[in-house]
Amino acid sequence: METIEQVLESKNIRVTAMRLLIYKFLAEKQVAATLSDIEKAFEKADRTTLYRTVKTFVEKAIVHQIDDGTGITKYALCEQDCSCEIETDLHLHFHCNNCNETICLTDHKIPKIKVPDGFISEQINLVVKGLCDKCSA
Amino acid sequence: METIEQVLESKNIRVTAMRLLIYKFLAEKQVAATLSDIEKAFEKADRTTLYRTVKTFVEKAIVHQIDDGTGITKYALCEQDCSCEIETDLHLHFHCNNCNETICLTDHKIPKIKVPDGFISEQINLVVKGLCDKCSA
DNA sequence: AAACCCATGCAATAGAAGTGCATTTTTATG
DNA sequence: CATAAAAATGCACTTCTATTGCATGGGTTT
Repeated sequence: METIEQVLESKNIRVTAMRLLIYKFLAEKQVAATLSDIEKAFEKADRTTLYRTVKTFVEKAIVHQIDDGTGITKYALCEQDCSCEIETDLHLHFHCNNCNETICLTDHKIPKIKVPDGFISEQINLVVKGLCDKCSA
Repeated sequence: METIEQVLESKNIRVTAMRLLIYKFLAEKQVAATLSDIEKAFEKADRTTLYRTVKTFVEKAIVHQIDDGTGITKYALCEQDCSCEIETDLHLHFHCNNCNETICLTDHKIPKIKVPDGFISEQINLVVKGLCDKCSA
């Protein structure tokens, strides 16, 4: 089991108190978080710091950025074996129209999509919207 | 061949000069347009009017709203036989990472996506990103 | 200890999206 | 045709997300 410090160091991210806290917050959350979620969780910290911390995490590929169609970017920790920095990685997310939460469906892979001649596919963003297990009951 | 007036009337949208112009603009454009694209094309008109016109078009299902992951909502005319108001309709769009344009791939359908037990799928948003035919050359 | 790098904090801004209200235009009705 | 009602347009303002410039401060290196 890797410690958070080791995860950060392995990606050349300096370990700071703030970064450990934000990492833990994302790790404990089962759903993708918005910046404003993170702000609410760390009211003492400055918004810019949170913004830049998350940005660093995204750039260093320990967090991936999710666009679920709400217009608000969400963030979630990458899986251990996540390859979201690789072009061919396939993201699949579920967005609940009721509770407005977004969940990574990591074990549901996306089928190969055909594109017309001359088009080159680099990434695929797939968001399924509907009711999550908690809201469909 | 249906006139624009007939299209609008068939959806219970009042025909106004502004609406005809915006419809024509979208019809001539081969790629999806942002509100700001439309603003640039109609600088004499007020932003609110453009905003509300597009909103009306979306509500009446003659335009569909595209979320291509740039964070900016784009709009494109529905096809004649477009069923985007129906829950099960499958949208597929291509976003070019180079020219930043978004294209509807209307004849490329989306395969059925499985979701875990308890989840109910209502809509699917699929955006393929990469290089379009013009930029890949 | 000094110099430096980088994280953090503060302030300000840009840009998209949305709302309330007044005014004008269009449609409906007598 | 006149007039009332309804809808469209225009203006001003607000909210929210995202982003940047600059100053400060803590930790690391030499």
